[in-house]
Amino acid sequence: MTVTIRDVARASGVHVSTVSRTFSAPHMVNAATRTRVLTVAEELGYRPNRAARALTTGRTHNLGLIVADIANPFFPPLIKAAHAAARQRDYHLFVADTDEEPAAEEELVQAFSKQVDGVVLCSPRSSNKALERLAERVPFVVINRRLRGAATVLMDVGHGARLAVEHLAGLGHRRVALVAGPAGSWTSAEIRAAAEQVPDVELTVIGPNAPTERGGFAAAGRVRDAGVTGALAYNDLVAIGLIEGLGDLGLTVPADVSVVGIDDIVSGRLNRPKLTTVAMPTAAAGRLAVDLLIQEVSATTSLETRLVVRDSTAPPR
Amino acid sequence: MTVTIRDVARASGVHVSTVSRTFSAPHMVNAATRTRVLTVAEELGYRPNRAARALTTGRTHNLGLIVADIANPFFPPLIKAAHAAARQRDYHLFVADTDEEPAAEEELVQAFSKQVDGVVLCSPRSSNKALERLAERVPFVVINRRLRGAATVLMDVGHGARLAVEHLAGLGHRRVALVAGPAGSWTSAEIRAAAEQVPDVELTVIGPNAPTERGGFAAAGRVRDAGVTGALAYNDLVAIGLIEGLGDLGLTVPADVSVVGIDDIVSGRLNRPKLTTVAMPTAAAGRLAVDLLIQEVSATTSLETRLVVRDSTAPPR
DNA sequence: TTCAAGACTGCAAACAGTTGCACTAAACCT
DNA sequence: AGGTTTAGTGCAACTGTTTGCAGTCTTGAA
Repeated sequence: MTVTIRDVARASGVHVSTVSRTFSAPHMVNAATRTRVLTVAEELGYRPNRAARALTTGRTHNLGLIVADIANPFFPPLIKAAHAAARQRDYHLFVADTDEEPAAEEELVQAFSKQVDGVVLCSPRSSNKALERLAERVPFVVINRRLRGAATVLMDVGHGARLAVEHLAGLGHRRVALVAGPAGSWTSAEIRAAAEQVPDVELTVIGPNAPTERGGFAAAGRVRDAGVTGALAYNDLVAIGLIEGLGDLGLTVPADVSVVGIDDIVSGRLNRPKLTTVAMPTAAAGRLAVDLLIQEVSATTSLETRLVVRDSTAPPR
Repeated sequence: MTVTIRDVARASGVHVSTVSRTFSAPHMVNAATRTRVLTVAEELGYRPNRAARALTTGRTHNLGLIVADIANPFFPPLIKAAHAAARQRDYHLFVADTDEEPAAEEELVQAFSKQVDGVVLCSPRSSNKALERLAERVPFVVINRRLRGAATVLMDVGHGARLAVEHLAGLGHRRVALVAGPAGSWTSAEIRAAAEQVPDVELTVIGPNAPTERGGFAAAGRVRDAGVTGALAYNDLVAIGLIEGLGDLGLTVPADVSVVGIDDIVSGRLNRPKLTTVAMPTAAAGRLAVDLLIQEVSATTSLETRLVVRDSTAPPR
């Protein structure tokens, strides 16, 4: 039914090992033999069985990609870029979603472990200790988390957050709210640490919040009560929700309060007012992560972020 | 190094076949033996090797999911739902992106074929003939394409489109533009066929267009020139781009022209004006597709769509 | 002419599981 | 008590490929 290496061998009058070699080590086989085998294989419609190959070589040519929430618009560009990079080197990509559940990260890595050559873990929520334990099971690259012993791709969100707060300060804002992300998020901690270092700005931290529109919407009341004129949100979704929530409370953006987001997702650009935000190099991160994984290099990389000023920020009145 | 079934067998004093059975057919082994094997396996950290299992059984417990563009906001909810459904039955999901290239569909299916138990193909762009050829290689379910010989999940976008045009007609619009999608899209054809059947409305088809914001933006001029008061776009992205393009031409929505989208993506809800649109059951489709695949049932299903009226439509003036 | 070195190719043992068949011992039936 | 079923386990062949080793045949050099 399914045509194997043996069928090809028989049909082309050579031993299976020769057929095997024409596919996995072509230079070891005579040119004439090789083309004969190749044409026979083509005729028969032979495709190497990756599972069988994986069994002997131990390499599956598969990669795993684990994200918190596929439907969060931050991730799809990253997934897309990772997929493209993997495809280019003839790797396939498992994609998995933890639904923001820390425990699911461990479970998924376990489940993947025998089936992939490595996994990239995006914005993990598990503890460093848990991650280090996992790193023993399977090669690993982490995006947006600093972790010793594993390759790391960081987006320099701290720098972006600082730019954002400086931007607000430059406009004349002195009291700024930081609408934080979920607990356990390295990114959220990083943002906070950077934001706190901006001089002449009094920062009020509000959170943790769900990293969603809803989370931002729910935080609107506390932002108003904090008596601030500007806000930096954990991400664009939160910022958009916040703007809507503030609107419901009778405050308009940017007239009454300036809001800046982080991520630069499409919806932010489409939002009214258009969102001032920190652009994150998600595609670059995805691409880089799989490259690191495939080449088995263990490095720590930090990617640049930048501030995109649009219409949701203005001087306080 | 990696612990195998044989290690477990040795350590628990039984034959490998017994170990194998405690995992794949627990009822065939004595309760006492089973728990002993299980605890030993646990201690040793044994995990069944799926590749090896796949080799003998022919079932990989993997599924493939192929979409046109991961970054198109229409797909992530579908991917997420498909992933959840797969996970629930202990399947893993390969996700792949064709970048809107019909040829990539065939290539990816080929590449997946030995490694998955089936693939779900979303909104394919290939010809029916090409798809039927592929269906011989690997079990298949197609979303948003009618195809004999393969399980099919359709979203009844025709019905939705008709509702949309009827909604416009009900508001008093007599001349409506249909801003079509890409060539080869079943959905686009379906929308057109349904829209044309609404009485008392003169339809002008504009397209094909890229299924993106940019595509809608570029079509704005032709929509204006068509002298219509309403427009139905291939999807929300196109609708949003169209609204922006019309704005640049000095036309406001919905005052000068009413626009309705299709898909009900998040960005549409966040857009100003909030988009009137046809809600598509993407999550349900994703879930259903993998269920059909796993249960190997070959059925044709049609999922309901509905119209969501928001702020981008109004009576003509 | 002889020998060594290459270039190809075949052989067979892995890889980590599954599964039909055979066997033993206990339980059941009459 | 004798025969039959049944539960549980072992044996060994098999899945599709890779790969170290060994063998054959050329080729080139001395």
